Amino acid sequence: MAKFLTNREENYSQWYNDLVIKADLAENSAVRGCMVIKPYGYAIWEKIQAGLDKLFKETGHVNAYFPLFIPKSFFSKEASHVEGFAKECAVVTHYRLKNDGKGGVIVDPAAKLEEELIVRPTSETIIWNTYKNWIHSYRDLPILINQWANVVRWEMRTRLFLRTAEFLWQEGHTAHATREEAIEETQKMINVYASFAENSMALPVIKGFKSENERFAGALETLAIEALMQDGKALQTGTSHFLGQNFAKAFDVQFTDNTGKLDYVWATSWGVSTRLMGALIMAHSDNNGLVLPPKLAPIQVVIIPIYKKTEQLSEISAIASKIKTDLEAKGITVKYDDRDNNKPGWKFADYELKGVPARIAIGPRDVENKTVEIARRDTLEKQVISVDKIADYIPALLGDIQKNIYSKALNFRKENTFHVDKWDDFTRILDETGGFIMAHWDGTRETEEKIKEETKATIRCIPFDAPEEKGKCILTGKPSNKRVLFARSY
RNA sequence: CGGGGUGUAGCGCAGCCCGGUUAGCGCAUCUGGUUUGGGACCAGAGGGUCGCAGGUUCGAAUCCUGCCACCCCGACCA
Repeated sequence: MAKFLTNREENYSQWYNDLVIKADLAENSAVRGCMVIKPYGYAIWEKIQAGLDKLFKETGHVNAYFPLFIPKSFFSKEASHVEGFAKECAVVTHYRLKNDGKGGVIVDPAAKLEEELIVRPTSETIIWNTYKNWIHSYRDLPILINQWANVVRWEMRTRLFLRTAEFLWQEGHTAHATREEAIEETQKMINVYASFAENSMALPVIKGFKSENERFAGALETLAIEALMQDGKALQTGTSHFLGQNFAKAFDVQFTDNTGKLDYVWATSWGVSTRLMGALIMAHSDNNGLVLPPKLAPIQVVIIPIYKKTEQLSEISAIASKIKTDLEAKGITVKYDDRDNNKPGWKFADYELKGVPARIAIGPRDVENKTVEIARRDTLEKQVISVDKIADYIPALLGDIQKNIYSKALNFRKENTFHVDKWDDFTRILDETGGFIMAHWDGTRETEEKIKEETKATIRCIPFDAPEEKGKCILTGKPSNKRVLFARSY
């Protein structure tokens, strides 16, 4: 396990500062709890966006954009929604500053807003307020819209990537004529997230239902994917909510069905955020820095020349640019780093820190032998192969790295998933190793809260694929018919 | 909001306890040269409201008071 994780008392924030920031991903901003995402980090986000967007389109969704500001009154329309978000809202009260006569500025008291505006913490309210005007008949349904946006949640405590005050995300908001169709959409989208996590991020996830305690404010059912990080903590990496008719009723969105009957519209919403980048970092990194799955790496292959004289460099460059062209023809992103200001060793270390999956080094020895040295980031293994085999070798290597990173993470999860029947084991495992704990639960809110109080562990989800099994609740001993997933989480 | 910590060059830090030359070190930057198969070396150069405000003192980065910001832990939470 990575050095930065071996001491469980240490947390990831320190590592972010020491390592990730050097890898040019992000830094804290002057604004409380916000982050500056640097170009290299943003390039990873763009890959995530592109991958998800493709899946959304394939499942029939379109993109749109709604306002950043939400009138305060919208929030009071759905009772549990306001209760969930009221504590963490940024509020706009004025629209103008003025000179204070001392060289500074003050908020102009004359420019007070009639009704305060809330900076969106999520967009259900403003979107359903809009949908009201778009939906009259069953012919207007379904509406399958996604929005890429930033949202603000004024959390008491923030953590880089995992819980920032402002974060980037996508939120899908769909409207349907029937309950069944909405439920199907909710399930479809959690599957989209799971397949993206597993196929693109190389991150194994567990799909399941949230318990009542952990449910989204305003939802009838919340589905989630949960991943295990290398320090033994769980991270919720995506959610999909079945909202029933709650928002349609709150915003009075009714439609005429094909029998002429008036009914409220059924809704879903679903989202993932820049937290995915936190998941990527924490699931795969090692002591040398990031380990990016090839499918999300902004640079998939870096070519580094090793040379003494300029004549050597021009020879090497000729070979390198041929390799670059050949690989790019196969859709691979290649960077040839012939900068003269750093030595090869420095570059090796730097691209490892950045998580570039494969590195090709070409030196005089290689020129002579018509070979190159290839190093893979996931295992740090190096091997020398003949130049003319590269165009076939690299695509296969990238595929192999993608698979290997996934199976490494999956093995880690298997080794750190425990089936537990005794309370003593439950608390001991949480304290000693962390990880996922599959245990029986009596299904009550009270029991979950009590367990949280005593151990800080919560029910991450009730897995879809949990087999029927007679058992007794880990805390109360009351009967239970399946195990649920417990963990301490971010 | 409670507890702890930190603020000194672009970055990372020492100096503060015990006030006293011109505030130092590493990395980075710039110049010249030698180097280049795992984070090079030599010589030189530039770069500072010591977080802010006030106080004590002949003299404050150092002591005192107030304020601000950031980080960590907790409460809270997608």
